[in-house]
Amino acid sequence: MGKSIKKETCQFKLMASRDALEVIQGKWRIPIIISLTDGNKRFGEIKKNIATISPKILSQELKALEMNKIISRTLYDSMPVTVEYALTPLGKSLKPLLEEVLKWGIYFRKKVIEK
Amino acid sequence: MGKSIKKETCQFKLMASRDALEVIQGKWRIPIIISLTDGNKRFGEIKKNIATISPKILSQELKALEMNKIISRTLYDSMPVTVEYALTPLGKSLKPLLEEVLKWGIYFRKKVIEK
DNA sequence: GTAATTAGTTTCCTATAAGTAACTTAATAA
DNA sequence: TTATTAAGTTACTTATAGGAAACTAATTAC
Repeated sequence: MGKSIKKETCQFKLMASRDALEVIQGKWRIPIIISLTDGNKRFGEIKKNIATISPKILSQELKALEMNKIISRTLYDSMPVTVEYALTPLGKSLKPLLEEVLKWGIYFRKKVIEK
Repeated sequence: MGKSIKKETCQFKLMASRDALEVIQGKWRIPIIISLTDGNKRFGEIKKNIATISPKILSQELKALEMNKIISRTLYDSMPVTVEYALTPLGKSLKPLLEEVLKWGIYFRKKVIEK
């Protein structure tokens, strides 16, 4: 097989995982996605939900997620403009990953408190 | 129930996920853990495996992972000292999460190429 | 004209992450 | 004596992330 990369190799795993990490990495992306898993939300609602995020960062991260087709942005021309963010099918496909993050977070905290 | 946080709430999910993210976040931690999932390794072996990581960063990230009890460090007093890194049980408990990262990375790449 | 609301943007600044290159320590072999 | 190997460390620098505060645009109500 020469230098071809098989699915089982450590190198293959490292490369594929890096592809995922580039999209979901950073302090805010997973929290934003989790917030939208809870239901479609407007800019202000996400901001209120995550509380410590600044509008600048929220705006910037929403753009990045939109570019990667993880979320969609819909503008409604209501009286003050309203914008709704929602997970795309690709964004929804992150659900099992998010659930593992959540599960491990709970497990880790339990283990840390045990000591 | 007042202000208590139930396991189902979005706020609870955000907090527990943040606990997990603090431990595994950054450019290098998940790659290092994946490398060790492949088997115990010495400093130089991890470095060779990940290739683009510098010894400074590798040393620093290994220390952080050790402090969080994700990996263990064993020193052997062989002729040039040898150090073996291994996943702890807590580190091994990350396996389902890592598998989801890998799976999603493969899926994402497939979707990106499709277009 | 003034205030309120939504969804941001802009400027400026600090903090953290990451990278490069050279160096260190200890032991042993040529 | 000099080189080699393993596992780092040190000093310096650059890049990226993140944060605070004030501002903007459009619309409507008072």
